[in-house]
Amino acid sequence: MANLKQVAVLAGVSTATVSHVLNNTGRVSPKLRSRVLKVARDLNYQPNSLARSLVTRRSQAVGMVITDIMNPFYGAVTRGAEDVLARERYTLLVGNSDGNSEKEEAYYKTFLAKRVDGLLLITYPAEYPPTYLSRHNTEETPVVLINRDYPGVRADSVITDSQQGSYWAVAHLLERGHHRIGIITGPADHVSSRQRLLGSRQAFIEHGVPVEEELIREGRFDARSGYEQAKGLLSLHDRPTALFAFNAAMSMAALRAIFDCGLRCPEDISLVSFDDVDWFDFIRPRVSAVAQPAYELGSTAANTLLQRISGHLTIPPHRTLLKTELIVRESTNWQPRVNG
Amino acid sequence: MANLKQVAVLAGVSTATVSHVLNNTGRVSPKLRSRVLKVARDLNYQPNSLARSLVTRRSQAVGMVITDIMNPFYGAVTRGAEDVLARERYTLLVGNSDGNSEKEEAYYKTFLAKRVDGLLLITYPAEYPPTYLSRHNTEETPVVLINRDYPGVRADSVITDSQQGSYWAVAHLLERGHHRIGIITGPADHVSSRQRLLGSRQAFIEHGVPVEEELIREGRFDARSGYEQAKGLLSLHDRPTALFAFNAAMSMAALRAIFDCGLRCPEDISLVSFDDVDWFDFIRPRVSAVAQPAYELGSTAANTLLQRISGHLTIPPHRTLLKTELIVRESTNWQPRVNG
DNA sequence: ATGAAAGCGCTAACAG
DNA sequence: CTGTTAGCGCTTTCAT
Repeated sequence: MANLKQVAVLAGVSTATVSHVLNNTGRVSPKLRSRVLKVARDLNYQPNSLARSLVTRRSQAVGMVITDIMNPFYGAVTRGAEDVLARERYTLLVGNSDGNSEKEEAYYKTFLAKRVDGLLLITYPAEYPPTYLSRHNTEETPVVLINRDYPGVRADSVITDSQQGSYWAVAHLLERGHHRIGIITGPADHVSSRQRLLGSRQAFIEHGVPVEEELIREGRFDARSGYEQAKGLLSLHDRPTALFAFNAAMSMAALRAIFDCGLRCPEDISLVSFDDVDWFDFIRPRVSAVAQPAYELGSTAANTLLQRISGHLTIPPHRTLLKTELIVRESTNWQPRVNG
Repeated sequence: MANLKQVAVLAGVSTATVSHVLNNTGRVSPKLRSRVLKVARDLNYQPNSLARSLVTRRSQAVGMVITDIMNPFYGAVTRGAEDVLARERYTLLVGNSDGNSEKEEAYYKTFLAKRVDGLLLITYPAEYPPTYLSRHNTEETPVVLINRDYPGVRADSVITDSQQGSYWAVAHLLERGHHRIGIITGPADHVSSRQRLLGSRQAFIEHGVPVEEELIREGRFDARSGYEQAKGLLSLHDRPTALFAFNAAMSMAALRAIFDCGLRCPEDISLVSFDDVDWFDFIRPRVSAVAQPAYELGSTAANTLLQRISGHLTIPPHRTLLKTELIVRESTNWQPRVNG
């Protein structure tokens, strides 16, 4: 691949001149300018950004690690980030950690080694921050956390208000007359899962309805666990009249479990999902869901990062909380008054 | 951020020595070795891969551009590629073109500028190759095309046998007694869409059933167009008894259209989808689908690329065809014999 | 307006 | 076994 020097000799100028015309910096006579440009085109010259970054100490790239590339939710977050970054001529490099802390750290290291200008991180959702993060120097390369927030880590964060979303979901059910509500949570050490449970409990409390612990089941955010826990709940002697599952995959599985038990939705059992997906609007019944502002999560995070990179943001790290939206469709109905 | 030279002076050795211990190359005495390692750790030294790649001329990274990061299908392809690449210590950088040829070319350029060792491309699905590709020097940085293949472009390709998949889907319907089969295709200039139509036609021909052109409708691979075309088909005076849509989103929409017309599936209308998604197994009815080997598409492509990169593969570019699988679930049933 | 030259952080001969 | 040295391709003072 041709390099700048070759362009320079062929154009009969110095490398400095070539560099200037290529970067539109410095004043170069139109004559030389066009000559250089022509040679560059003829040689199909492509600048080597490694060399450039080495000297400028900026890569015009930001690294992002997501936990599941097969999940449209993270896809939307990525799109949000990508769109704002592209506008500022930054390249977004995405790494998929697959919810595995080693892969996550590997990407973190790779990105740092490539000297990205900033990092967008969706870390392994444990209670404590990953060790590499605690060690990380935010001043040097800024980090913004998405849907995560760790006290002690000096990074900005933008997170969706899971607690409020769950509150609304449960409140919605409660207000429609349900009080035996089965809840399928995520893993207990998962921060968002805990937030969602908190919000749910709060709704019960504020509505003066006792929460029945036996109706709270821990899932693993996958279809299988969702199915099993839903089955367990539905086979209870005094079964719940509504189900609230903490993500889309488990909600989908719960719906299947409802059908498989010979029950109808929403006539016999209501269902609401935390997390909305396109096709919830296309199935029967259309399922009610708490929608996270996925795209905004990404775009807001990217904007914050850009500001940190440019140094325009000098205030201490802060957290941006984004609101969820409860979309009531067909899977939740009024709890019919029981006879006697 | 600390650099190699600083490690060298602090450890009281030359940069060459540090380089050797860090890369486990060359023979360094255990004594110096541990001294260097200690200093590196103390300084939290992170090698600068830009500098390294500049001299070694290899980046240990491959760039991949996908057309839709919100689509789980591409997610699976990416996972496949990532897994084999990671095994060989390559980093996969993914760029999302959003089905936009300009973004696609921008990523192509960025990846080249970053001197990736190879490229995995899912290009804009037009009939002709993008111009940057025709100009590209495959010897210099190898390319493997995924689900694309352009005569004239010297690149390996791995594609799913769409034609065979569609053939089976239609044959399945035909064998269950359907002969009025509505087909919702993708855009006519989309290569895979054309392949799928070809396979469908072939099935009709081989089964001696005339294909009725009015039952072939062009969709745009999105839910909206799928819904509209399905509605159109279902409101036909002599309506089809089965529908075959060329991707998951349109199939989902078609199912909704069936319901909205007051029809039942599969009792009144059968449905098969090209492309399978997780939740097809969770809805009512579970929908029959042609599954593409998404993960294998990615892993095979990555393997081929790796061989090209290492120079082990010296034969001319070749195409690998991957088989699809027809998964018969509940949405397709036997066409009841009509009275009279 | 243009060029010479230093150097970004690292690797790889080549010496010793 | 260890160090010296010459770049990799580019930007950027500083002269001219």
